[in-house]
Amino acid sequence: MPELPEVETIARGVNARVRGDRIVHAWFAAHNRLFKTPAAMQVKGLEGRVLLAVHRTGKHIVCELSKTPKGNLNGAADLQPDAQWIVHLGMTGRLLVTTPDAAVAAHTHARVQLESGKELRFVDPRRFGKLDFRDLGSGDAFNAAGSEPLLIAQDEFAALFRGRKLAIKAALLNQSLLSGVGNIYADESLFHAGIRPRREAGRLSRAELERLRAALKTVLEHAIQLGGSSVSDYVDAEGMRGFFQLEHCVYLRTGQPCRRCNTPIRRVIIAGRGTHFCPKCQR
DNA sequence: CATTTCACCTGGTGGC
DNA sequence: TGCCACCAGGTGAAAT
Repeated sequence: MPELPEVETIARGVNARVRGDRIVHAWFAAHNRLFKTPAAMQVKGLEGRVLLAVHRTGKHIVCELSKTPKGNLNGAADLQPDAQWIVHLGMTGRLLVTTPDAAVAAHTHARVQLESGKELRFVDPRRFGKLDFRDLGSGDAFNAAGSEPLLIAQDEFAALFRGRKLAIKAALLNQSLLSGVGNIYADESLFHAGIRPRREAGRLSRAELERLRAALKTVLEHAIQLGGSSVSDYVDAEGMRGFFQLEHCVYLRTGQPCRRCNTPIRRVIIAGRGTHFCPKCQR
């Protein structure tokens, strides 16, 4: 489910609620595929540490942790993290901040209890999500492979696609080029840039690449403002749905009239993913 | 190497 | 009501 705008929304919500709080207890379900780091090691690493900050990198939620001091939020702002807890939500993952007595949803795979009484819960029916723990004393900090689409400069953006024979839609989904773009925002940004998703990435003109980067940035920023897209089950850290699905021009609108020209939206498969476009507006 | 396909999961929907 | 095929915000391993 969650792409850059949804993950950003969740990370901001979690950060606002748990920053400065201390983890007193962590529990994980026994689904081995969820853990890049074994569950027992994550429990050991999380318990006792303070959540300094929670932020997004690509589609990952990164919780910065510190072993040391007690309380004092002002002090926490100056602290260097000594560990990270990294959450990837896969297709259906949720990261929720709840009260301890809130009913435990089906497919809850992690419960992290905080000193304040709040709980961080990871819920993921399809179990495509991933949980990772990094001790920064003995390993490297998390780093996304691809560039941030909101920050990348135009010349660097253009260079990502140079010489590539694959479809631009497939290239946008490749997380080692850009991190954070998924199926919704790839389709929506190609629509706003007026580019057919099957176009060969390396053959886009300079003007098209400029339109594409601008469209991607505008669409992602607008989606963040509206709290992300709730197509079926996405909700933020407080369980609230987003509103950007109301702005979708092509995604999941197969057969419906294009908002700009009324031509029916078409659906094809590219890179194994449903791909939606307007055959008239996109060339 | 670059690129494509498929398996990994559960749940919802629509047709018969 | 059931059964089945197909679809879904992702990604890595295996195949080409």
